[in-house]
Amino acid sequence: MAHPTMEDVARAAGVSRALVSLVMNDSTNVSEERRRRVLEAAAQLGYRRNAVARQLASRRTRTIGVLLNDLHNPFFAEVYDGLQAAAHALGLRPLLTTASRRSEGDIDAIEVMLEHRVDGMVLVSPRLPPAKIVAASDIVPVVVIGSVVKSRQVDSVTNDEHEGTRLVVRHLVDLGHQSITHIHGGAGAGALARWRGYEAAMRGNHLVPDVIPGDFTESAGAEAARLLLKRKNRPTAIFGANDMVAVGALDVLESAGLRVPDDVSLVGYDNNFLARMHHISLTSVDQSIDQMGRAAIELLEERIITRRQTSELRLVTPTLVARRSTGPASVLS
Amino acid sequence: MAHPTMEDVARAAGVSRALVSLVMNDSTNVSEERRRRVLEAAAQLGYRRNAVARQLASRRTRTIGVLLNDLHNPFFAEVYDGLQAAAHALGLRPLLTTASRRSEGDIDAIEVMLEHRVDGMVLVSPRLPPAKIVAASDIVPVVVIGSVVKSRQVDSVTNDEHEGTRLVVRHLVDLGHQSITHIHGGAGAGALARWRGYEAAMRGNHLVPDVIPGDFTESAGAEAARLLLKRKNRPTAIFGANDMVAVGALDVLESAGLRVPDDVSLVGYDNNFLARMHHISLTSVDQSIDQMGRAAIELLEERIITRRQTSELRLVTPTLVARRSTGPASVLS
DNA sequence: CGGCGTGTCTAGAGCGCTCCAAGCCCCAGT
DNA sequence: ACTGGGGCTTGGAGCGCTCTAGACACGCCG
Repeated sequence: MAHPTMEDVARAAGVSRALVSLVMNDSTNVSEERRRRVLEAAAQLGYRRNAVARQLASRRTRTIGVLLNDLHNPFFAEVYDGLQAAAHALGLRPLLTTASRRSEGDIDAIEVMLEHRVDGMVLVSPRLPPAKIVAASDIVPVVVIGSVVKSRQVDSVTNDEHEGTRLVVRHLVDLGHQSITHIHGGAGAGALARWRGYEAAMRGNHLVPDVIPGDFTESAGAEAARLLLKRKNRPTAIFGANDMVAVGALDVLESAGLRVPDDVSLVGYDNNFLARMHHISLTSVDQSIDQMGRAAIELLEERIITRRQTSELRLVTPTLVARRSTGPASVLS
Repeated sequence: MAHPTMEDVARAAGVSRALVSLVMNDSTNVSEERRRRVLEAAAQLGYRRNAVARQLASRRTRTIGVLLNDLHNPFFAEVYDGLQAAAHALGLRPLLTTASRRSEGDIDAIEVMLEHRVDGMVLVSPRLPPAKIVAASDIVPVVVIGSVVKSRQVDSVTNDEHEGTRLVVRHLVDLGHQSITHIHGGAGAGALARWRGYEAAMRGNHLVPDVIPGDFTESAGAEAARLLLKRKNRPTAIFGANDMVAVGALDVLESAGLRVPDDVSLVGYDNNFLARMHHISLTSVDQSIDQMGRAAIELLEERIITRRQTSELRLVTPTLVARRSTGPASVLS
């Protein structure tokens, strides 16, 4: 038999289908004797629960839709790890959907999740109009990681970007840097907050902000570095919107014969495993990413259970990890 | 209404539920007039198909279970990309499951997929006893990526490791290297084949193989490099079982003051984005990973449709990408 | 004028499970 | 002896859809 059903197990064990269901769900109100008989019959037949039927009948899928938009970015893999672990502990299963580059992809992905009747969704750095997110949250609890959506229906988990950028600027200033250029993260989630944080921190130190547009990719970082190289007055330090950007910049800077950190200091953000590699050894901001995943699941579960109607924002406090890509400001660059 | 059903749409449009189903599935046998009415009613009510119910009723899930065991390894992300794209084109959806470190995790993961009644499964570098894989293939078509399972029920997609390792050794020999050490990949998929290929290629060049145990991680590479540093006779070239291993080794070698490739040449395998980074610039073997994902889905779809009973092996031909981590052999090391 | 496609549409029987409501049995309480 | 609970078990009504048969109208053919 391709897939024996509860009916088959019930027949083999000489009990009713309902009893088999009780056994499969570890109900306490089943006599030891029957439980044994049912389990034996099930093992014998090679019975395996049908998750699809269970979901339909119980009107719950115990599934959390997770939207990631780029698996290649180690950031997402780490978030997923945290999510996965936390979800598993609660008996929930993540349903991963990855969007294609286009922003439309994200919308499709949300639609797919809703068709699968997920019990909740976690959107990681979504590139979506907030209205779409709020619309989704009418249907099912939604938690956003990496950016903040202003709606009482949507919870958010973010890194405390203000604090993170403050740490970066402080670190550089302490090393004697005065001209610090920020490579912006474009539409990437958190990019705006990092930019603002950077500006605030610079002004707080009576320094003039200098920003180059970009996005969260290595190539954007490389591009930005090329721009900087053309300038007559180069900054003594560069702060990339994330590690990918910083690494991209690093590449170009070194190719051009500049030494890091002797000629220019470089800071990233995320402290992903690239930054940690000895070869790159990038000073970066650690966001405790898996904590973010964990927090997201907690918020979700809470909403699923309590139907809370006010939004909550969890700020995860970052720390600066100083490595070999930063050093004292060079006298002239 | 939380989730309107076809019944609701049918009532609103004044037609039968069956007709709504036909419209939703783009049947051609529906008059324009009715189709319009149904679609309008659906839009009006905010109807959204229930994937769970569809799956149950149609006895197909159009879902492919994908088992990855480590999202952090960029290799898996790339495989997933290929899979995802190919699956999407065929109207299939990948259902990602990631196993925990323990090999048990992989078994659980297969069980979960089967409970979800996936139409097929793709196991990427599974760390599972072949018997388990064959058992799963009794139930649903299975394709394995990265290793070969000997069973007429299981198809495999692998990189042509023999060719890949041959290319590596050839490249190094051409550069004048005679002592080339291989850091083994342990239980990692393909590791064995790479080791064998390496041995064969070395002997083919009348050289003596030298192998250090390890696994597919950065830390294993670092460990192996530390071992090598302690030796009196160091090799002039090191060939890591994959890029992670090579990068781990690179780290340690450079920390120890050795220059790559001046003092020692280094080769990886996978050509993942680490290898491509300017900073690392690792000579590596490109496996056209996304092609592997694509091939896996093709094989799966074919089996699902034709119920083919013989196994097929797709070999993806690798190419060597020479970068700055390899150079002429140093006179003495 | 009856028969027969043809193109549309519908009724109804599942898919495999969950979740009541209700039944049965047995023992304690009066 | 009768009643009243538990504890255990069962029947049956869904969950929201698909899919097979067949109904129905319409026009065409011989």
